[in-house]
Amino acid sequence: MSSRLKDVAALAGVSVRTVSNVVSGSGHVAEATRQRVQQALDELGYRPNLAARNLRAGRTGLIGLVVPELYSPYFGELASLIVEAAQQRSWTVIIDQTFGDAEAERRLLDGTQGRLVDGLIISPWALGPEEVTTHARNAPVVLLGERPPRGLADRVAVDNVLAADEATTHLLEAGRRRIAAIGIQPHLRNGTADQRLTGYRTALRRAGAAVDDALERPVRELHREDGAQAMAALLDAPSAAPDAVFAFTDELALGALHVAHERGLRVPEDLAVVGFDDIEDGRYAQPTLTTVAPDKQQLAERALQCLADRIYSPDNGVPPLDIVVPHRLEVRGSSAPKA
Amino acid sequence: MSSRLKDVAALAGVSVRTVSNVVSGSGHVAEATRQRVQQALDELGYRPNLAARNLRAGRTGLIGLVVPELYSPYFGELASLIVEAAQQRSWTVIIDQTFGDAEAERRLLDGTQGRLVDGLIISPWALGPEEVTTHARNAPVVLLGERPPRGLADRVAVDNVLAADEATTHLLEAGRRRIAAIGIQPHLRNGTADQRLTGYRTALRRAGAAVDDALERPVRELHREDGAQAMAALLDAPSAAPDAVFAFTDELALGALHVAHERGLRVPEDLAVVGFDDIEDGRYAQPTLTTVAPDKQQLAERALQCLADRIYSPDNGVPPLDIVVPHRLEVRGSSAPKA
DNA sequence: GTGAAAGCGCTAACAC
DNA sequence: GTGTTAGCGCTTTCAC
Repeated sequence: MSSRLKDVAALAGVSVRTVSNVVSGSGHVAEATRQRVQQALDELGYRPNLAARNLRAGRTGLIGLVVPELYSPYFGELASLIVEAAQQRSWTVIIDQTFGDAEAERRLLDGTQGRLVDGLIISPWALGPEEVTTHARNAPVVLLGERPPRGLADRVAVDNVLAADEATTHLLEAGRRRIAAIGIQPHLRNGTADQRLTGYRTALRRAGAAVDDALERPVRELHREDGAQAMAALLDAPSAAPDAVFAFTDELALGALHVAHERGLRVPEDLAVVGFDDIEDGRYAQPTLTTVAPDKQQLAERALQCLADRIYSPDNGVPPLDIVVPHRLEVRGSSAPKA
Repeated sequence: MSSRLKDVAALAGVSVRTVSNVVSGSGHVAEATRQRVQQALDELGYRPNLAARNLRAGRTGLIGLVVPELYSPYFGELASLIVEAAQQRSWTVIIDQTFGDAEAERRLLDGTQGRLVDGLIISPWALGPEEVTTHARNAPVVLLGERPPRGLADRVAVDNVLAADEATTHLLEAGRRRIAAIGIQPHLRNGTADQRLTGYRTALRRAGAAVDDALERPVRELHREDGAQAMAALLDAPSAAPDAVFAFTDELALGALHVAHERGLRVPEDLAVVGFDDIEDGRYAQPTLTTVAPDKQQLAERALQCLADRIYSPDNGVPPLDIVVPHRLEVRGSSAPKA
């Protein structure tokens, strides 16, 4: 069916060694021989068997990208950037989804199913830093958006505490006083929501505003639907309604926006909204969504750079890196100052 | 560094054969031996080398998913479903992005870089069906959303002509007469836009409405920005403004919606909008977006089923399949009848 | 400049 | 029930 080096060699009347040289472009091959071999290669439509090459090389040129979900805009955009950056480095990306399942995260980290990838980029939800680094034994691992790890893995993320602080401060400066936070996730272990909550509270305290439990809302997941539910719950609560919302993801913010419209609230007049992630949808929402924009391009780029360093110099003794990627507050229509 | 079958065998005092049997669960192994081997496996943290296994097996358990872009909501959702469906079949997915580049599509199809995947699911933009099937030589290929191929590959898609016809008819029945079409793509070869245009015109003609060139707008890409530009162009044109828009993707529709708002048009009163794809954003847009909803779940499922059949029974002589996946018109706020 | 052959780690056919 | 070994297709050392 498919031809091997041996077949090409036979057809060209040379040894496999020579064919291999021609294919890889390495070694010295007489021009006449080269042409004859090339003709045989074309004639048979030779394609190298990568499994064989990988076995031989001890490397596969594959890296794993493990995300909770691929369908959400944030992870879709991130995955796209990572695949692109990987392609530039001649790596191919294998994608796995965990849906936040701890067992799945563990399994993919410790390579129970076998070693195939040269390295792993993982965005954990269910596993805390300790567990992540315990299980990461088989290949270099880079963490995306985790809490700083104590252990073995590099980590690339924005400064969530600072970013959340800035977002909240922006709302305070726009004259808002009852600022709700949507996106607390008691069941996740990766710490992102905790960090954003910390930043939010810090900003409130600094401004002398009260931290009100009733304004801090948990969500099950991070999608529009969850943001809508949380917003509805806020508006239905007996306490005074909020005049602003800081949502921990843009999707949550868009869900909140949706409910605000349904309830006849004007945004930003009655309710200001700030999100996090800077997904494309927010730029076209009605009104356009103010958001914390992580530099995703750099997130992807630095993650790959880390991985490359670990893969190509496995034992260079560099301690785990904790790389902070820049972000900026993208002020748009949803958070204009209170008239 | 990492241990091999041989190391485990040495530690357990058995042969590699026995260890292999224990690992794979096949063959008969005495319980006492099994336990001893298992202990050695755990002690060494043995992980099978998949490159070796793949070489031996002649299969990799990898399938390739080739999409133009991963960051757009439609392909993100689709990729997520395909990765999920693949996981259920114990396949792992390799993702490549072509950004609609013909050379990239060609290269990935014909496996120039080597054979690694057991099969390929591709959503081509730049390549027409002839070229696709010419280059698909190395592994079974399933086409997503292409024009019906004449050649070697299976194809899974919705009935684009019918769906576009229904969408347009829906607008006609809502009392609209000047219905614009946004999303023509003269530079793409996959035929999707052509089919939707055909359905759109068919519906207009059936209703006795005029087909007006000025209302058929080309776009460069299929994103919100392109929809916004096309909408702006429509509104700036000297001819009478449209009272409805059928956009060939939801992203285009959302861009059009955005511009409509900016220009002070009321949707749906002044302008009705219908999209295509049923991406999540549309359900939370303001107003919610009417759209043609392809059954993406089934799209993914059937594509994988096709691939499985071809991979496991390569020579069963079944001619290329052309599978039509159902869709439905999801009527929401953006296309309410003209008062 | 080219050929012969070892060996990457695994599975399974063949022995016993 | 377990050991021995050939061989998957490739790269590369060693020889000429």
